[in-house]
Amino acid sequence: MRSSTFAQEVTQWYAVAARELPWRDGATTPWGVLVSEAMLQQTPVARVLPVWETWMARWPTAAMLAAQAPGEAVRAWGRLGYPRRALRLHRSAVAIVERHDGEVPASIEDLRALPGVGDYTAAAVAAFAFGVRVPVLDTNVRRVHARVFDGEPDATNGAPTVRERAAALDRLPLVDAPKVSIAVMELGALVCTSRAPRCEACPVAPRCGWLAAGRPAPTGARRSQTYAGTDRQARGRLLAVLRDSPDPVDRHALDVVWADDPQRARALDGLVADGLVEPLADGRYRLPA
DNA sequence: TAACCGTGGGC
DNA sequence: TGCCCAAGGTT
Repeated sequence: MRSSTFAQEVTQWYAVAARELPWRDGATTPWGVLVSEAMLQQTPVARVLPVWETWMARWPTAAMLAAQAPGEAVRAWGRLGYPRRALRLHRSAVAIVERHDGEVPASIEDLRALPGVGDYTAAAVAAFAFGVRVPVLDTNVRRVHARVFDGEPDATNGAPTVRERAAALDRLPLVDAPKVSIAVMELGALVCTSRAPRCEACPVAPRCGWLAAGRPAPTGARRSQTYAGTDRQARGRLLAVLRDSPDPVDRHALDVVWADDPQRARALDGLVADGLVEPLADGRYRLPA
């Protein structure tokens, strides 16, 4: 019989091992938490940090961002990647002003209705900004649970199942649940990593099913992620030209950054369709006004 | 459901 | 060096 629980052990570890991140500072507003979660989607903390600081200094409230052109959000997003997130965050700011009086909503349902806010982000904002007891199932938390409790190398592919969600909820204490979620997330980010986990530094190693099983390797095929020469890379190149120019640019400025004509045209059309680029009547292009 | 959507750092 | 992957969301 153990004298402490999984949640307690991870929380105690967190107290001494956690990184100091500005959006975890108790003074951060719900808006600041939402901005951090949007930026952290598929993007490492180290790259988010400076952009988040700049962003929050410029737009400390949703209303201030909503008053700007969406292109300004795309420009400030810089090289974080997946720039549609910047557009969606701007649209969320507009929705927050229009539907919620400028205040980030606290309910999962209202959060989930914001553009760019899925199950994870809604749960994260509800938990970290408002203290709601809800499972926060990001890739880190799912991996930790899969290893410790199921003895598996990683969580299953695809969205969390109902039973996975229920199990995660069961493992949350009745008080201070968000603290446990952030601690487990941090454990997954710093110790129980996807590659080269540091089990010797893990506070729950003695109870870990995966470690007990001899750390079996994942079996399934991983996703391929070739990037060079893809439409994605082309889109990135084109958008970078617009981001870096204070004024609209002509076709030639875009032509020179991507040689393949049909692919460049396809990428540009896609950017326009996504609302990331605006064609002007004079044949030039700019970020959306 | 699986494909698509950026970018850069670590091993 | 190339591959892996990092607090996902949308269609």
